[in-house]
Amino acid sequence: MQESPRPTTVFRPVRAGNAFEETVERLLQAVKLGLVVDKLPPERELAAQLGISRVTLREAIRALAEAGYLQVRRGRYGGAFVTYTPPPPRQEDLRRAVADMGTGHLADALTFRLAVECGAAQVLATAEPAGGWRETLRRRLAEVNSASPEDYRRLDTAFHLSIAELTGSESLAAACADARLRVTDLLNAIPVLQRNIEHAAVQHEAIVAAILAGDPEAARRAVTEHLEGTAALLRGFLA
Amino acid sequence: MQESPRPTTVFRPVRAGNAFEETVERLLQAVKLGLVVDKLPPERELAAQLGISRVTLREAIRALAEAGYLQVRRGRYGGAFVTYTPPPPRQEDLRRAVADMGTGHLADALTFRLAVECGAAQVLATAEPAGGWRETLRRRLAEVNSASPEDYRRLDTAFHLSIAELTGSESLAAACADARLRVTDLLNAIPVLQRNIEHAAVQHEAIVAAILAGDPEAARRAVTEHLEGTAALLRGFLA
DNA sequence: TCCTATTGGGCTAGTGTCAGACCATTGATG
DNA sequence: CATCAATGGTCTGACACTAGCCCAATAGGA
Repeated sequence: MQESPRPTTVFRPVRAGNAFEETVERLLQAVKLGLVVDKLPPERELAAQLGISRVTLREAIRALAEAGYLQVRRGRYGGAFVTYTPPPPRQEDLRRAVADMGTGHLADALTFRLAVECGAAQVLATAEPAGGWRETLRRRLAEVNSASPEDYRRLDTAFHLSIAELTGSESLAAACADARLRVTDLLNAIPVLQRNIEHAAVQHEAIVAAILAGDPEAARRAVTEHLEGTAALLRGFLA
Repeated sequence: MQESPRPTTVFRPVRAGNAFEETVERLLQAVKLGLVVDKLPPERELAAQLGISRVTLREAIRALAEAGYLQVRRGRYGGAFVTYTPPPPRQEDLRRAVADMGTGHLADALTFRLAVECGAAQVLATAEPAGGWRETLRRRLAEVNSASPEDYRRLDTAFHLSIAELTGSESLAAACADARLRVTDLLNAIPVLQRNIEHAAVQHEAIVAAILAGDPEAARRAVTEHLEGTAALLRGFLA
């Protein structure tokens, strides 16, 4: 914090792991969040976008293929095809996921998510209506609301991320994607109940309404309520 | 965003640069934000905290020493001593800093900062009063208010970062530190006027009052107002 | 049926990074 | 004045990562 007790924030680790590990993490993010549904971009192109060498990317892809997330096919119209489907929710998975991340990190993840998603909603609520983002937001909302059960998580994720992306701030979008990923395994482990979906739908409507109305206060409140609900649900399944 | 237009957020670069560059950036953060005032921790210890090898750390330190930010002394009680003092504000620097980062990144930085700092304030406003964070917050506020002109920026930074750190979320603290760093050069380039200090003091009081009152709405509003003021000040000097 | 564009598969040489050991310097202390 | 503990300075061998190149497979079209 200050001089004597060493500043922990600025002296935190520079890199989260080696390039291979970070790449695996990122691809897993894309796959698990449902941001890539058919196949990954060609290796050369993807490696360039990720700022890593093709060798490292290929190692990561191979790891994910062995883990069953991808299936690689050669030749023209080939590529790394997504074979992942979210596993059926089991309490067992939830406990294991929580144990894996540690309670401290769980609290960190939930807090971080609350902060950045509220921030994003607030920012978007005060944004100029230019660029057609209002239509995009409405469309995403409609998509979640009409989602089939197996697509629900994916479209819910897309909806939440859209709010951050539509602010136009890449950093903010990245932060939200990060925050979401950290709780994905947990969310996937709890069942998608019709009652919860309906409840969430109401809250999603409230969020969009507040943003479109240009009311940052209401947007903040709506997002907080929604995320607190999710967090409570999680805690409930853990208790 | 979805399938056809490639998802840009998840496929952003895995690493911001090589270990050397990232380390320089981090140390510069510590120095410029005034989080380290006397000297850096011993190389071995710091390298371990940053998760890099001593060789890489030493290269970064040497670069900063050559750039005039540090002075390295050998022997017992030696170390890398901070020799940096914020440069006197010049409009020239401001324009150059803005040109260096590009207008898109400037907007991104300001948006990101607004989002994460509002989020942090909101979170802290709803936190349990345990752990004595309320006293720390009050102390930081008092320190800014009684700061000498040359210490003002440093203590202002410390105050803002405290809000995030006191939430207990490391990720959130890191995000705020990051956001702050991205605008530091800009802030350092504009003069510290007595009128602005007084204005900021009132807003700081409002922020702390709202947080201590447990009112997330008011906290959000106060932080927004404060940061928008800063942003407007920046734009004013750029016009 | 063959060609060709597109894509994954694999190799090599060069550079970045690491862990650990050992050396050099310095200021306090007995 | 000698010693010693803490600190920066340097070296080495190993591994990670990169850029660039060429090969192999595949599906569509001439």
